[in-house]
Amino acid sequence: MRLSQFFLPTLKEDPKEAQIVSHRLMLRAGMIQQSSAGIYSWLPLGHRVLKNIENIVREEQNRAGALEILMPTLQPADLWRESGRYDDYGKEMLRITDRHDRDMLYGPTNEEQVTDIFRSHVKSYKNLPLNLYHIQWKFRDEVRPRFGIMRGREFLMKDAYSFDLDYEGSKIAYNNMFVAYLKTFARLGIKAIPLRADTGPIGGDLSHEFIVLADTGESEVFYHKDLLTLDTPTEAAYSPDQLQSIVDEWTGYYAAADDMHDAATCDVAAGDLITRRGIEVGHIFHFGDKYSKAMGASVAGPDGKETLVSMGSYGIGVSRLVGGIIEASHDENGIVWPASVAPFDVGLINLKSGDDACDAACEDFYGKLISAGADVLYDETSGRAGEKFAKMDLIGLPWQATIGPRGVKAGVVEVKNRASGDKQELSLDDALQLLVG
RNA sequence: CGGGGCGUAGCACAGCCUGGUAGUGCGCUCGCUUUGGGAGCGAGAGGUCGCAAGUUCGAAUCUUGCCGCCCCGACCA
Repeated sequence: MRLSQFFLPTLKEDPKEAQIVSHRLMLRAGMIQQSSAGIYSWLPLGHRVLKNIENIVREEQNRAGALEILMPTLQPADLWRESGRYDDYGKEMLRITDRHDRDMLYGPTNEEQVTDIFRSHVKSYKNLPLNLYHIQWKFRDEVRPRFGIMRGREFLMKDAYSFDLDYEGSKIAYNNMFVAYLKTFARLGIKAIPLRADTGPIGGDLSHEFIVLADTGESEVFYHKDLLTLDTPTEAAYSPDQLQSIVDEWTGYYAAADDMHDAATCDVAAGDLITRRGIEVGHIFHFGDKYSKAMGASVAGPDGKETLVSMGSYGIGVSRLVGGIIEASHDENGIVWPASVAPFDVGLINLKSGDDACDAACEDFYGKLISAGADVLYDETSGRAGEKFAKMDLIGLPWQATIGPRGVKAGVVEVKNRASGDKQELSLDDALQLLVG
């Protein structure tokens, strides 16, 4: 992509409404534009990152055996009356009336909707286990939206729902998602740690939230220092026993958010207990038959008897992750994207646009990068070197390749790693090898 | 929902107290000079001063009402 053909409205100064770093950087890098409180448009650069994250989440859900569906944003109120949550959910739920005076709502979550789908079609234990997920926009009318995209009212969430015949089955489903989350966050380039969590209004008896460590996190977290040294599971699939042992390993160390932490009962030695702030980016629940009972979701068991299915739900805040990753990965010059979610792989800078030799060398190198499969943002504009470098640093692409007249003469390109700041001058071939090899 | 703050050009702000032709910096356009880490000079474009009433000869400025946004707290993926 040539910068001159891209839409990248960057800002040199911080918009005053943005107080935290991810919000500031997202606005400055031209990733988003606010529409109203807690509601944003995603501009091309931000949209690329959002979709990259979404795709990684999707791939790991698919690999874990969950099946993707897509449920609507608008739901009929009657479903929520069945579960009893239409009245319970309160003002956070955006209620809408259609032209026929039917009560509708913009979905804050989809337990009712998915349970309705399940009960309409699944009648036998032979169709279990089943895990359905979708990646869809949600709306929760927060009293106080803040922190840009991280605490918006409208947000993109992956939510999966598991259905099993009994508790033992749903425990496996829960562990399966737990492990899938560990893999997902590792691929996103972030260290997310699981915490025992309060089950809140969704209810249930087994719940963990996954939080990204960042100084600006909303809640304080306490954990054993060895938790961060655990290896992320890598196998494509695990047996139920293996899943259980991985979960046991990751939950074997103390880890709790401030609402669950009790200094009096915490038995971790002071030197081993780390206190930091964290951003919740995922939350998994086992809630048994709460919804299957209220909504009559049952199947015939092996013995022919009707059995209420045991359910769990598993959320990942996709749009929140964009902000969360920035909070965890930035420096004084801008964003530092993990390669897996970066909007482009390489930023190519033409230091002297208009110079025939320099233009030719850049065009040639650009073409080679593209044919090698790299996603490149090529700054071929006539801007000044300093501004070009500053802009590239701001948008945080993993690699920057720079070609100027001197480099053309010497037959080299300067390659900079955004994260480490290391620069090296390489021959075109070596640079290609490094960038796309 | 309690408390606080702010709405003036794309962005950051001054002007308001003490009413009198709407400004500065950055960004944008054009020209020239520049060009290896946020350039210089010159010339331009761009604003019903959040909205509405009121006071006044005259309102960005004073009064009242409304709307919007941000921050702290309580609440939450």
